[in-house]
Amino acid sequence: MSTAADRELPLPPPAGCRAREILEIIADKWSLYVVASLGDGPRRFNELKRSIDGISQRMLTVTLRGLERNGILTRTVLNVMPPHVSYELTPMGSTLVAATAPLIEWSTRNLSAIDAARLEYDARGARRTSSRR
Amino acid sequence: MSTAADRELPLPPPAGCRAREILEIIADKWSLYVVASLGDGPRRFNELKRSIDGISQRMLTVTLRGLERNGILTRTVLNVMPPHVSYELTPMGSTLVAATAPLIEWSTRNLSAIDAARLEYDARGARRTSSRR
DNA sequence: CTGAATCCACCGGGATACTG
DNA sequence: CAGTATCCCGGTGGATTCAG
Repeated sequence: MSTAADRELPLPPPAGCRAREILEIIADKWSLYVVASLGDGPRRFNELKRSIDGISQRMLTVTLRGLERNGILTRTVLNVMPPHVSYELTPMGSTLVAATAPLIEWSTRNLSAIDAARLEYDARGARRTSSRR
Repeated sequence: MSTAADRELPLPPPAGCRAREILEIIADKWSLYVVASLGDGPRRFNELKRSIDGISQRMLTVTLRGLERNGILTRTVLNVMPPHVSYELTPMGSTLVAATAPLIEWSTRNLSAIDAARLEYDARGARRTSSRR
């Protein structure tokens, strides 16, 4: 029966639980690029598309809609011919960019270390892990 | 037709944009939880499983392997019966936790604003965007 | 120019069962 | 206790086409 499992944790999803939910705002494949690109200033649809290598029209649209819905950016339609649409970070969007900065910096600073770790891990065939007795 | 010949584009992103690649380390569904949980200290497999609500054995294993491969944590096997396996953050893993802190804080600070933005967006049926002429 | 719509391939990830 | 092995479903996202 209850061996030593009295360590029940009644709050597995801690206060930071919704942090995941928020992470999902930028954890998809393209949001980070879009947000980063808008960090330089307002952009139009095709400007964004050109600035983000490999993104499809569909995914750019989907990504922009999601970010707009979450209040990260605004969409402004210029009623002219041909139509222009300008995307711009909201104040909250700007603070998000700032909040991601440490992570970006961490990544650039640890790129080589991560590559090395991967090489080593793959080299040893994942067979060998440190063991003690 | 002849789709077999078009084997290309492993990763076309620009030079400095490996940030995405790094984000993928924690952008999956569970890594953040695992890393956060280990931030409190070393944990064993089932301890982690219990502390992370809803995670399956499979996904915990997969997530741990990925983080280990990337040098974020170490896996230590205690050769005893029954077997014990301890997971612990590497120094690099600890710095990662620190780098994610601003994002976590941002999320908690903007939760309500995001909810409000979503409600408003959904309320207006996404029909109305600001337009100028 | 800026999208919406459709079709579809891929794989992340859940449930379950088995192993050392 | 700490995994591995299968099966399988749904979401993500690419390519393409149509529309305002």
